[in-house]
Amino acid sequence: MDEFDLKILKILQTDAKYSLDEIARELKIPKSTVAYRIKKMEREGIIKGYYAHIDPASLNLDYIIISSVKAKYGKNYHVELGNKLAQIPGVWGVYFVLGENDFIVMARYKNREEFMEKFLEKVMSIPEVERTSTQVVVKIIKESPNIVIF
Amino acid sequence: MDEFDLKILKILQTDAKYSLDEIARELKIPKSTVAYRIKKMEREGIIKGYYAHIDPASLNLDYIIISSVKAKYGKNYHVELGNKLAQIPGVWGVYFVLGENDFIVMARYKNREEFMEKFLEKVMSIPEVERTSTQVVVKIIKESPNIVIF
DNA sequence: TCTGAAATCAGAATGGT
DNA sequence: ACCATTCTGATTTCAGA
Repeated sequence: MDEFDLKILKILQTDAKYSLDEIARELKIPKSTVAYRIKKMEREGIIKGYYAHIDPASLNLDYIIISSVKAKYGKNYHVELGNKLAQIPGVWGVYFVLGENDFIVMARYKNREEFMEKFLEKVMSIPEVERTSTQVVVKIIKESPNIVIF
Repeated sequence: MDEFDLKILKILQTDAKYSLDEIARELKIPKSTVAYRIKKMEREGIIKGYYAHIDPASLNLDYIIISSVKAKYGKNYHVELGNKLAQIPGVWGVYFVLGENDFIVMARYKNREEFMEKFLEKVMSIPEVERTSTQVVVKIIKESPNIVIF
């Protein structure tokens, strides 16, 4: 992975619709070389895919929450519980962390009712859960997990 | 926004490289109609863009943190502080939340040294910050903020 | 691995309903 | 708004270096 690969990634992470010609022009290398390198990074798993960014607000997903989950200890508790949390509809992020809590869970719902029904009640009924504490997001100031290279 | 729009979004959120022909075949509607609808949703801001998903691990971004930031109160403190946090290199998410804390900050670094230097020292030197508490992510069980429709 | 050229295919534009 | 057709241009393939 060299300077050119990094520049290609930097472009594609912000706009996947950039054409081979445009990238080639900017990097001043032939477009077939750009194509070759992109294919290589796709093969190697450096580029994991391409997706559309859909505005959650357009789908009325205005009830955004970040929840801390403390687990009861036991064998494989964190694998089990992690998977269960990841499968809850509305949940897009599950992180196993060191510190006061065990899991940080990110989720989006239409409203408080949907959150209660689809998230809270489900989480509280999972036997491995000791307790949870949820914070409601008032404003998303930044959310660009696709930006990996600065 | 009807059933077809939703199905199109559902496809594109997981794979933006799906072709018009493929989508048309699956939904059993003409490809020019699919094109028309996608363009419409792009114009309306429902589809905000297309991004490559780059594997952070391939770039050795293994030091992943979730930080809670408590702010000193003052006029516009949360706008100011939010923007400052969002501008720190390595930070990809900043959420203003209700609850014990004021901000939840998501960031990725290569290692502990980089985290200390680029993140912690910067955050601790921001005057609006009262205190911070950081959790280190041991494992990402799920991270797919692009998945909006389940 | 890199590159130019040719071939293929996908997306944009058009115009009629 | 929908859709068939045409046209343009982007991506893939391939062969030589």
